[in-house]
Amino acid sequence: MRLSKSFIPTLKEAPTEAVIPSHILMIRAGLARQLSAGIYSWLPIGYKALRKIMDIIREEMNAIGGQEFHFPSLNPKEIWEQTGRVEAFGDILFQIKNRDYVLAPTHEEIVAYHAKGAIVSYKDMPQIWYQIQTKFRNEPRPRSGVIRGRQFIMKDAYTLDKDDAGLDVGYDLHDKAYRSIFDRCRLKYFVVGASSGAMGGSKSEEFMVKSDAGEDTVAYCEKCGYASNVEVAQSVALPAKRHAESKPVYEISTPNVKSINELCAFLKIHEQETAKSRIYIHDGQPVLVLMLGNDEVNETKLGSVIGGNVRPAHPEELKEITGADAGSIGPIDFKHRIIADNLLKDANNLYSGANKNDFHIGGIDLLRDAPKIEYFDLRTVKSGEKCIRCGSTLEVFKAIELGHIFKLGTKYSEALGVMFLDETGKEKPIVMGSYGIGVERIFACFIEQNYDEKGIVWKEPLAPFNIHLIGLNMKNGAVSEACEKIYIELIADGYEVLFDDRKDVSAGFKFNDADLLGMPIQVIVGEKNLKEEKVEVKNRRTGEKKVVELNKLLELLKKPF
RNA sequence: CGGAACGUAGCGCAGUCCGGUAGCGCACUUGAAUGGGGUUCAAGGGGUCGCGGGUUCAAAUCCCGCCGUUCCGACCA
Repeated sequence: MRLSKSFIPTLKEAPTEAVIPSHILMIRAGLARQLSAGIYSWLPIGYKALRKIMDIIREEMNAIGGQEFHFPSLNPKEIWEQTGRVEAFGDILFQIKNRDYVLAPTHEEIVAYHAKGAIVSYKDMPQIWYQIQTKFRNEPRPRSGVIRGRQFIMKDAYTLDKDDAGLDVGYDLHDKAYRSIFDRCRLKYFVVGASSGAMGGSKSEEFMVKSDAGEDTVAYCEKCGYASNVEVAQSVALPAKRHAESKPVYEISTPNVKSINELCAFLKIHEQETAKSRIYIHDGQPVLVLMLGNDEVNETKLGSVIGGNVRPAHPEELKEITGADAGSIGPIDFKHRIIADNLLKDANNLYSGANKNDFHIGGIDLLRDAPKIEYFDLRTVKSGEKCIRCGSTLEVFKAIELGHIFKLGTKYSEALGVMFLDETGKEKPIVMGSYGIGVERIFACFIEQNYDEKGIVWKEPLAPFNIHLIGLNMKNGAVSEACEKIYIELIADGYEVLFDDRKDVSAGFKFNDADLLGMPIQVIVGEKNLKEEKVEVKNRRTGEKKVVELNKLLELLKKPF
């Protein structure tokens, strides 16, 4: 492709709205432009790379027997009401104003709709149906460029099986296909066990990429590969002690001491000797959650332990329930349910709030002073703690969810009455699985992992072009002639070539554009080298340059350096 | 939805406090020079100052309302 005739609007400065590197570079390199919050237009070069990602996905999905569909984005609202998901999605679901349609945020309902009456026998299964298509979600806060948009491209796949054993097979096929897809896209990723959340179903795994722009937090063990969403992650941490002798309970004046850090500094004690209290409202009743030192309550764990509706108490409620404000609350004389983290089990000689502002209590023995206390794993794993699997050190970081695979089960087939007859002639609901990949997230994550101060650094096979051919001074007849010849030869040799044939652009400008766009190899044709029948070849990633004779160019390009 | 900031040319910004002819850099157009890392000189084009209302002789600037964008949080399959 000739740059002089292409729409590749590169920018020296990026709009201030772009904050993360992938977003800034996508815009600076002329790959995409924002239309509105969370809505992006893909420009030719960006779309070219995006298509390469989609091609890889197609190949891997076809390889496991997937059949490509194209379902409508515009869906009758009625079908969504039948599965209760108009309510479940709430404001996230886009609704059409002048007809009872919704814009599909995913396609379980539509797959089930088409399966109904068409997949009628166990002999019709298994089926793997997939599509690569635009999805719509009315995100309250789009952010990080294409990482969280209101409109985005998703590969979604669905398995239809006669039983759980069949679902297991389909799930494993997708697990393998996903690994191949992300491997081929040259991403550094990892797989975490996750909770299936509002999708329903039994088992789910997320494919994640480490990134500060991520919206999930993950605990990861480099050594053994243990990876888990912090919502459910566990670790080995030092428990509070039980000393041989319990001191009596005593009150301490602690003016203006609120946080655990302040308490430790004031009393010259260690965090391990303190217990932090948080008040939650559980189905209308107060619950005191006691944590060791500065440990954070993991609200997902709390929710699954006690069930029902749980929310943190409001500041006004704290005073009413405990008689004190946050920072002075403790388990002694607390009138309601108390649950504590396992690390505090049976500890003594602890310091905690006195339920009286500006006072704390020392000498707390949980066995003696809070006999009804219940213990659970309630803490949020922190970086540096030990892996529960291998004892090595855990790292906690932000991550972007690239893909998610679910064993759905029969939730949708039952809601929509999608039944088949099994070997014995018995009617059963079809067993479904659902498998998603954020196509644009692959794109953004790749850039997050492959850039430098000059710009993007593409790797095959995602690079929009294999070679960026630069004619330095195209007004020079020898240079332009040589370039034209090389351009034709490279194309004939099967390369995709972006040819900077602009006549009116200085050398430095072309170099910077080439580095910004980031094709893996640059072939640079300038007067000096050309006088000796030579051109320069530059590796974008390493910056390494080689000057070769014209007739050795194709040979050199065959072995990457 | 809670907190904060911003909105002036395609992009980055100044001007707003203290009302009085709308500016700068990059990009763009024309011409010339240059031609291996955003080169130089000259001459140009481009703006309902987010929208609506109000105050005023006069509003980018002051007041009110709305919209949009971004960040932090909440939310999130």
